[in-house]
Amino acid sequence: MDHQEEQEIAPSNEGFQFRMGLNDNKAGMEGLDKEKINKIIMEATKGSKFYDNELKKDQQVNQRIEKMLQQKSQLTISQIKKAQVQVDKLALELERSRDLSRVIVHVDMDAFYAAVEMRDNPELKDKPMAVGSMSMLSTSNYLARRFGVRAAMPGFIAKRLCPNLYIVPLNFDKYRAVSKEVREIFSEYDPNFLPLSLDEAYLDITDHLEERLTWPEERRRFLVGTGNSMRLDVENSTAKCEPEETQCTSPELFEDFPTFLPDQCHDRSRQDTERENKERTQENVLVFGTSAEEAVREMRFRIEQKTTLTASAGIAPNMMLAKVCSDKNKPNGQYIIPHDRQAVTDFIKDLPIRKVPGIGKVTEKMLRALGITTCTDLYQQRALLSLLFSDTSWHNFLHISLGLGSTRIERDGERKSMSTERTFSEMSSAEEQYELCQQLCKDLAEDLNKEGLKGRTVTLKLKNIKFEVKTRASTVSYVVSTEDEIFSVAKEILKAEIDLASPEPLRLRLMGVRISGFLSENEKHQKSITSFLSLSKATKTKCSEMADKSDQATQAPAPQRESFFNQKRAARQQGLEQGSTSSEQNVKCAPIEQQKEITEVDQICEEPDFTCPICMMKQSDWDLEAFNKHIDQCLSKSPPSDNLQMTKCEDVLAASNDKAQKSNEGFSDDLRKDVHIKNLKNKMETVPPSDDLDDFVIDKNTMRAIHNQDVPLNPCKDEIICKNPMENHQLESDVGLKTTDESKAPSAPSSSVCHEETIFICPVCNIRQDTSNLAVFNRHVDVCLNKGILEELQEHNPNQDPRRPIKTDLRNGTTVRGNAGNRSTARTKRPRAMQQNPTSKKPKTNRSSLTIDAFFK
DNA sequence: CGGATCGAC
DNA sequence: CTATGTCGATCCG
Repeated sequence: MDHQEEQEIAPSNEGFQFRMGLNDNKAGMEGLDKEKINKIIMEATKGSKFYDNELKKDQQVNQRIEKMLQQKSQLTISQIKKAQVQVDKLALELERSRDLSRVIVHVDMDAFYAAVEMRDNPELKDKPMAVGSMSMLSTSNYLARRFGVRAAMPGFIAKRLCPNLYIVPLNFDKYRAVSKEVREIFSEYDPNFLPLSLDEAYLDITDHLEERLTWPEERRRFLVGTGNSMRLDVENSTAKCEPEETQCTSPELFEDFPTFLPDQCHDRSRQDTERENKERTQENVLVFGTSAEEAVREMRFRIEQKTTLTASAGIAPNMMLAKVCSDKNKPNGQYIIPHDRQAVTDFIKDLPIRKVPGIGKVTEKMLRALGITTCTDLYQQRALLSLLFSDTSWHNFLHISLGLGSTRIERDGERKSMSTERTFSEMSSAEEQYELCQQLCKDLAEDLNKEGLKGRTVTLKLKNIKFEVKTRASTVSYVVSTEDEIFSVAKEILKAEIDLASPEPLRLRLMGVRISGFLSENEKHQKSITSFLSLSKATKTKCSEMADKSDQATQAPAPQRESFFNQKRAARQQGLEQGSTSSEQNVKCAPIEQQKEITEVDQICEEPDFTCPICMMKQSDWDLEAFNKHIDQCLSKSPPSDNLQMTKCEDVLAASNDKAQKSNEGFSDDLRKDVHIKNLKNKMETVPPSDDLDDFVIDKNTMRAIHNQDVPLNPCKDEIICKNPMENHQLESDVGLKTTDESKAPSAPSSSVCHEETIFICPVCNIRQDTSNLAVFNRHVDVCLNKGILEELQEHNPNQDPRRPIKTDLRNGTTVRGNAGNRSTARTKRPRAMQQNPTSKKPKTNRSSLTIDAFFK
């Protein structure tokens, strides 16, 4: 996939693994065979620092594998048997809630950047070419791929493989423009489509298909060959498009791969439907059917007509499968998995795990060490995997092996970090390094500003000339966003690193600055909601309690509820006996909230207080900014005090440096006498690589575009929530509160704030329990669980209606489809979370079944 | 929290 | 000579 994969050093010294893509299927074509390619690459690579580092990384992976195998060897049969029961229990649950009702499409432009460049420069059409630079390629055309020239390969190596290779520099504006055109088409099939990058998107066309059934044929009829394929609506059915041009304006991207024209429209067809379809074409009119395949074919046709570029697509009941499918008939093809359980399992059966998104080079290798290469293997070893991997990992594996994935397309939540980094030729002068650091901070500040973000954690990333990467972070008690603010933190980290290395200089090839720990708008929003709830609830509540609640609910400014950091900070504040008993941190500790919208809780608890927690000085004329600056200075000047340890940058650094010294000796111990000072700009190519088959680049603007999609964020977007008290059950067990005495049963924590009724659905028998008493319910679950794991497994009928509704959406009382199979859907949500924040955004990915699993354990 | 690592594009 | 950049997630300490 990525470069690393291709250059992976095999454990047994067999040299680079190499994926050939389409190289090997065209006998007699120009190109190189696998062995030659590998040989050339090896020659170009061996002995380089990069190669050494790859070897090292590879060995680390091997060690991990060894450790894992040793762990495996110590497992007993009974352990595995037990695990088997538990895993199958979950599998059963997942199977039961499999949702086949959605039609998800993954669309992927073929060799996007290269295709665009070829389109715009016909001279390139029949030549091997790549987009990128001498140091890094983003993508290559299919001709170049025959020579082993792939995305994420340095240009100079590509040149060795293919001396005639044309390398075209990136032209993002162009790609963006084309991307926009394509997205316009996407939006007609799913206005909520999810762009992944400039050339790739997920669509849920379920609704479109339903509507499409009612469409008259005219709406599915298209003219071939107008530069802009137009729908043959009544008014323009007499459209004056020149038949001449219709001669496939498609680029000859793939000589032997036909473009989408009536006469050659056989999709190299692994699927018959591809073939039959085009009898409907008469002259230069195409009519598409109403099926999913036809709709997608139509979409691809329109893309090609509009942009002269081809796309590939996958159609399946969930995102994971759709993505795998889109790769199957690439380029310029499509593949469908019908919404049929059997079809899914057939497809999954021999699927190599590496094809699955989320399974990368390392995971593949680890699993291979266990003899797992296909999804069938993955399923068979599920018990073992549950014992060797983390919960999240093996849950993921289980989903994959069952062919499950997200059935709902969601936009990502808010961004969690932002960064910028730069690669350059060796730099060892501290002065230059500070300068660069400042520049990075400046760039980052600009980006932050564009999105109005401010964060509390600054991370410095350094890569030395041996390719060793080191990151050092520092979290401060206030938010930073300007160049100066970021730099003041970053430079301290850099200083520490330079001091640590001295008298040797740092010999860097890359530096990056990242900021995270954002305090963002949504959060403010959440805050006001929760404070509203709290207030409406109990004005009599003591301030401190409310502050606590508010803190939990907003998850901010300190994301971890009970984190070490928070505790320290709370302690510190108490020690400072500032103002009231409130430990509300938002005001005291992070007065940084520059927005006026201080929450109501805040306001009630205390007024903004600009007393410096370090020197205790107070200035009436301080504004927030001045105040923050002051604290910053204070922190970097004042001697450490017990109370302040955790916020002191130096201390943090000292601690991390200790670690660094032990674990990272190699980083800076290289002794050099001569110091090269080079031009920073030298080789500061910023050429993101791309997938071997797909272009991958996401520039920052795109990322932002994705995050700021025009589509409004629906605060409740995927809350298919089962307010299932099983969660409570789980929580109690965790903290040992479980009680058999009903009277002692803790009332649901949500009772105070959440206005919704709690419905108890047993996770085992799936039957709603007619009680509102948690303890009663818990007893039922226990009984249910004990009486029948095996029994239930036997009863399990895999052919049951997968659409059987099993969850109840409590908020509106409607029944929703079971969705446990949806990896990113919170199938069970802690009531606490609900109560905290009814509109809270669900974490981007699935913690989904964590509780269930813990439950079963 | 901090740091390293993985995976994706 | 010459091997990316950005982001999210997770794991471990």
